[in-house]
Amino acid sequence: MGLVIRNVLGSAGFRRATLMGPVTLKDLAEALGLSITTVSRALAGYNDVAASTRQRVMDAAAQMGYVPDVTARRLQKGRTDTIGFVIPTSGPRFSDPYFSELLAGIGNEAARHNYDLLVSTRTPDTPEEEATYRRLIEGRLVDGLLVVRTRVKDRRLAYLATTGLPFVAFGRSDLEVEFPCVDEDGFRGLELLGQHLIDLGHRRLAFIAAPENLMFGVYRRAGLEAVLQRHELSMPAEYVIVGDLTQRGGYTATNQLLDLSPPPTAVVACNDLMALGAISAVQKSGLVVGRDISITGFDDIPPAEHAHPTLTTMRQPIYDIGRQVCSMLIQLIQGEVLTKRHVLLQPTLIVRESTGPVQDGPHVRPA
Amino acid sequence: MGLVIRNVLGSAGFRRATLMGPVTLKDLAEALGLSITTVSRALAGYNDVAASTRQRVMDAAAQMGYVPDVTARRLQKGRTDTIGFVIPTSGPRFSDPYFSELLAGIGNEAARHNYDLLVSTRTPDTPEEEATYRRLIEGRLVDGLLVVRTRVKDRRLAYLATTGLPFVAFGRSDLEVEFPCVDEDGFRGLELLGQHLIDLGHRRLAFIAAPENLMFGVYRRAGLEAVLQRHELSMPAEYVIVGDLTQRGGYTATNQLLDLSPPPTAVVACNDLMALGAISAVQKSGLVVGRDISITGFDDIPPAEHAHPTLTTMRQPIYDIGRQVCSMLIQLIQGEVLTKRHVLLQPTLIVRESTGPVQDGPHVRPA
DNA sequence: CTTGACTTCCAAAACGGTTTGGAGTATAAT
DNA sequence: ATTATACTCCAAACCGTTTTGGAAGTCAAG
Repeated sequence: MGLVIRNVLGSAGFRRATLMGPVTLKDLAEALGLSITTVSRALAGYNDVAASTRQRVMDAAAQMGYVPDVTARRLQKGRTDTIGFVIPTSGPRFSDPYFSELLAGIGNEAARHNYDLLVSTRTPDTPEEEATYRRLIEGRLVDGLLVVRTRVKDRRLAYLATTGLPFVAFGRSDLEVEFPCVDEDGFRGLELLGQHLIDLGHRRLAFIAAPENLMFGVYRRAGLEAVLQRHELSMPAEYVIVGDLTQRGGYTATNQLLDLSPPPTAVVACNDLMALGAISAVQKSGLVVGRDISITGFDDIPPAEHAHPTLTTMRQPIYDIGRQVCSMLIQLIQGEVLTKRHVLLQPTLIVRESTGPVQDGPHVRPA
Repeated sequence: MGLVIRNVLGSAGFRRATLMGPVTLKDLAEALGLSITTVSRALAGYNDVAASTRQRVMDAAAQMGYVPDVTARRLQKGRTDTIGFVIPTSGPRFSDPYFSELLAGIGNEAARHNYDLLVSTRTPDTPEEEATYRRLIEGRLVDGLLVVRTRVKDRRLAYLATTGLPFVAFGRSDLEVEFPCVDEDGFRGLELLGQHLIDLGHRRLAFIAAPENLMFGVYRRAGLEAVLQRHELSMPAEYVIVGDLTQRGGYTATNQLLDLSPPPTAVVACNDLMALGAISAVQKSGLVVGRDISITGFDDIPPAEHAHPTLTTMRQPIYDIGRQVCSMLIQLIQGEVLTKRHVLLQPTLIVRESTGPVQDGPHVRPA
């Protein structure tokens, strides 16, 4: 980190960034007896400046510690080399590992292409969120936007579509707008999970759903219902509880489910966090997860494999999705044509300890 | 989100942001027959423009959808109204809930003051990390920086101190530089945890340390050793294992500890994530956490109270620390004098199920 | 000696705002 | 009628770059 404060004094006649403020092209030009144009072009590597001059310029720039002013460059170039990302989050106790990983994927990919990342955290569907999007776009703060966790009749997408600004979404939409997106096949994922449980003999499946305005929740629920129907099973209304995607939410929802009679033999949670909460609730009640009752999640966040018991879930490569979404956006921004505008990833079933054969079900028929 | 695409055509003679690009002050001025100066000053609310004119200008601005170009404004004003934040993260499987919460706190506070947040994710102590800091600062991309998870002989802090740019750190430093910071009293925290375990009769405490270059790890370890020494206890070298702060790291470290003879009766993990991993390891070995062996963490991240058993830990208001650190930085940027440049927060002991009286210890003496 | 082709450099015009320092006009005070 | 005082408005400079469209100078070919 350049701890050596090299050249505080500089060579005679050469100023460095100090109290006088940062060194500008003008300073360099004056020190060298050249024009601003030439200095600029020398540093940019144009071939209409003599090799010897270029060398002089580069030496002086290093000497004086010249670093171009990014803002000025942006104004002139008409682009910001910045990507916007508004994280949907409500309240203080926000801690979905899901977003940490997504952010890491996005951030690293952005850095790889020399893009900056402008991040905001906003509560979904609030005036503040809307204002943030408007500001990022209309204030020309970003060259493109990443939209995550798409919603039913998503106003963000509808708005973005009218602006013409490049954007890529993580998640599909029910709107009549076409846009590039990456999504996991949640329908298929819950078919697989449901089938897995049915194979284990489960017939009374309960579902802890996502808030109903989230697209991914719609797909996942539909997938579960499809596979149940295929086996001529169905979930009574009281077996379906809408959760808030947090661990606490899964915990309280599961408590409700356990109070039913008969209680379900398997609880399908819409995401891992709620599944982890469900595990706690079951254990608190004295039952053994994986034997007395089976639990499944979705996402395969890191805690899933360290839970006790470990969690059966669908793996979704969140980090890579972050990278991919970001990569697609940058391609769009740079005017390239995407080879695939709509990517649907297949999640894979990870069977662990939280699911097991049904114990007391009427139709025990091991897989 | 203004779904109504109002005025695509606009009123006669008024252009809106469309294919022609965004509306500028110049466009407004021409449409109104005024000078750019007057339009600018009208919108800025100066009192040297007639009320009627101001109204005309504001109407037209709304009509034509004028939004100022933030970049241009920044260049002129010489500030970016942006805060930088480099998140230390290594690799794909990064998911510390700690950072999600911190980010939420920072982001919300920044938004409250109309600051943008420029976020990068970089592996600590790498050339990339250094380059990122240099770029943010020397490229004048941010008005101030937030530094988190301070390190021993932290090069970031040493560098920042030479730049004169406002910054606030979450964590103290061993360097001879003074800077504003917020930190939790990790020393005191581990004294309390250690005392709690000693009170429960534990004598063989093991410690899963943080990487040795992290300042918070130094304080926490020293705190534990201090309380042990006060009771004329000590930890043999094999009872101290350096972990990587992840759940997996806590898991493997605990496996090593359990293989020792005699094994420890209590495992003190440097953070919650490792403590959760420790719980898994103990359970995997067939022992019961809280009875056969006690485990403690630090941070009180949300999963801590949903683990099974729930985790005894030190609570640290991470979200609020994020807010506070951000708030202090903004005060600094705006030239205000901080009432308190060094904030040391007292964490509180949260006793839950993962700790209990020692079973087979030689000196059983319940609290 | 011209002419054309290169090479090397630069003045000036963007980019889209804000700010400075008047200028012009009406109104009020002398 | 003259001077002072507001009140409105604006041209031009500025922020720090990049880019455009030459302008000199050199050199070899004709």
